[in-house]
Amino acid sequence: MGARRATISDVAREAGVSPSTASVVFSGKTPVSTQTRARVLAAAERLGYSGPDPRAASLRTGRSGIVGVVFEEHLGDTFLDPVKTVMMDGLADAVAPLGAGLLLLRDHDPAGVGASLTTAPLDAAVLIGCSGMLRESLSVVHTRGIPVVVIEGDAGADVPRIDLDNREAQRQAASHLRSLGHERVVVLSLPIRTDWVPGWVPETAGIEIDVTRERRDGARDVFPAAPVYAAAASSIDEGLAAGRALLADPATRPTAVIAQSDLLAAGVIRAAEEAGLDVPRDLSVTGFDGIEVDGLAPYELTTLVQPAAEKGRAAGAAVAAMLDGRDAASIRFTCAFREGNTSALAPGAAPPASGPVDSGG
Amino acid sequence: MGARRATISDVAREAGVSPSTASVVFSGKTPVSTQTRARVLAAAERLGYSGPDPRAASLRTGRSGIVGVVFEEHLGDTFLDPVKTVMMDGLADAVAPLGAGLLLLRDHDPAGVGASLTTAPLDAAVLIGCSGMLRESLSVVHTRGIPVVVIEGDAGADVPRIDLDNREAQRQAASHLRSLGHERVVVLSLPIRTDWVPGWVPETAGIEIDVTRERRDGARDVFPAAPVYAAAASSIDEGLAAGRALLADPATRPTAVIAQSDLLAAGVIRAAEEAGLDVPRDLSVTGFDGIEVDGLAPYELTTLVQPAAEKGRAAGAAVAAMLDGRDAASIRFTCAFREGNTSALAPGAAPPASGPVDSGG
DNA sequence: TTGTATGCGTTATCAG
DNA sequence: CTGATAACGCATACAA
Repeated sequence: MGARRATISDVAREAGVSPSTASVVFSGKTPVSTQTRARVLAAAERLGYSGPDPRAASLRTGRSGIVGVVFEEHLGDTFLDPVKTVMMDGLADAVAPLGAGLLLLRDHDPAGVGASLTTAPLDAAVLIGCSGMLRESLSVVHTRGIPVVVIEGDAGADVPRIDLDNREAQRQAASHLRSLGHERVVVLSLPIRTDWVPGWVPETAGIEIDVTRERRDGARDVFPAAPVYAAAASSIDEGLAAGRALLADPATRPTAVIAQSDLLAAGVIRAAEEAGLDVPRDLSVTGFDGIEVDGLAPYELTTLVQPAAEKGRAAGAAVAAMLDGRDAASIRFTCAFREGNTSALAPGAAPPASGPVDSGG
Repeated sequence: MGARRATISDVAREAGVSPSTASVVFSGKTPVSTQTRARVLAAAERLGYSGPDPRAASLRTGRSGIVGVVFEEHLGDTFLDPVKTVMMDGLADAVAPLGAGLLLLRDHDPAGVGASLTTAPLDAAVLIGCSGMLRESLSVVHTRGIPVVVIEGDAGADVPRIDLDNREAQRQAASHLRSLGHERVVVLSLPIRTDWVPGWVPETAGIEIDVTRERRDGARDVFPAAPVYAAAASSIDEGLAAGRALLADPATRPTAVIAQSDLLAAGVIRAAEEAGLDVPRDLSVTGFDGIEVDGLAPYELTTLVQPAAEKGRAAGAAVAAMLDGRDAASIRFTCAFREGNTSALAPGAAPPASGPVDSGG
């Protein structure tokens, strides 16, 4: 093997054309005669040339074809969440036409080593739910002059933002429960801050995580006095543990649980089964997300279906727009209420006059 | 807003030093006097210079700090599998010290658009379980002269390979069951090829997917006549559906199911519960992977714990070695057998003489 | 349709 | 410790 890789100039020389002609053969930006193209391709073949060096090309064009996706947690934790997974899929779809790929970046880079917002050759960045380091990440990206989009976070007016109307959505589920006659309702929430230990949330406690707060507010719009129990994470096991705590005392047991995620809801259902309660006869449970919870059949959650893939695609579209010099608008998606078989008339309640579903607030 | 971003030369000029000195301040590759450093940093601050342009730097150094990870499926499908998720985490950890990040690449790029092995500025590539397009991907990477590592796949002798001794592992679980007196055993396998429809696998059918075949062979080493039922995917729901089929007829019902993944095993357990069978009294079930199956408590699967994170880290280490000019060896990991509470003495069998666990084969 | 010239922003090398 | 110089490999404006 030669000491050095062939460059486009080598190919051009071998083919007897100029470098620019050879370049054009590969980029296709300008018409080239069939003959010339064939000669160049043949020369490339002979020299084992596999196309323009992306590094050099990106310096020249100013585009690397890479969109950074910044997470605040470990990848494993992130992808455990089906919603994020689906969202990533949507995002990947949306940036593909751009000729771009997704670079996984961790917000909290332990040693300051590793690819980061500052050192990676990014065309754009997507920040996902980065509540904490958000400001820092933003300033980095801003001084680098890189277009940025935020999903589920607030980065100020000049940064396009893709999110959900969590409050309105959660309000719908709560209204649904109220119309079914429920009064003793508890909210099983996502963590209220990082490193949260599962337990009741005091009224005086501030809720640092936006999603958690917004959904709680939605529930409170309908049930102002509903207590909030926050889990440590969104998983069936966490939901199960919380459910046990919630259902432990028959005297104070709620007739409905508003869970802030489908996984938590699934856990509550398991806890109810354990406690010998029938869902939805003895206990109604609502979820949030609208994912397929593997293994939950035959239950079909009453839940809010969030357009996860759409969110990803919207973020991709926003990136595309900004890269194109246009500016991108923020988008707030709404969730679709879906009634499953995990919610029913409150025990002892009279049927509502106007049917079980009432999404008025 | 200047018309143009500041470059390192601008900073150098502003600071009254040479470009090379300014460069060194940022790279830290050579000692610089405290004074000079301060002047340069101050100048950078004034000009809003956020550090060297990664594109230009990568052209010069030949390193982009990007490791491509090639999947054969949609991201969503990939990350649904907890094992892959954990593996990615290990991989991310291992490449971070390299100053590198992970670029998600899809093997099967529909339109030929999108970042790809050919067009992305990669330092190295990791191919994951790419059975189909493997050869093609390899040749691309090879002519580009990019170091490559394969996880769960065979890319020939000169490509480092990280995988599992699936056959030996599965043999252990099978031996365990045999020592418990099981004789009517069925293998619930992963798909035998892409687009597989769930069902019994005829003896004449070729098993295209290596992992599936190797695990089946391990089971067959102990139970040569065990029939194989292949699911369409690795999930609880698929396991449930398969379990129903497997347990439908009391006359031919197996006393043990060797599932090729923990998720499938969890599904079989649900199917058993549905059928009024007690696990492990009436039916033993073994899994494969050793993940935490969310919501499976109080069951703890008897399973093979595979070192998923280690696999990722090993791949990262191999990449690091190759980037360093050393060559990387292939590694075959072994699984640890873990006895949970989902396997027990076969109905009507006498206790074994030598204790329940026997890994001889 | 093809060729010529130029610079993208950096960093390695080497001399001072 | 600092500075001058020379690539790195390519894509574009422009001329032919």
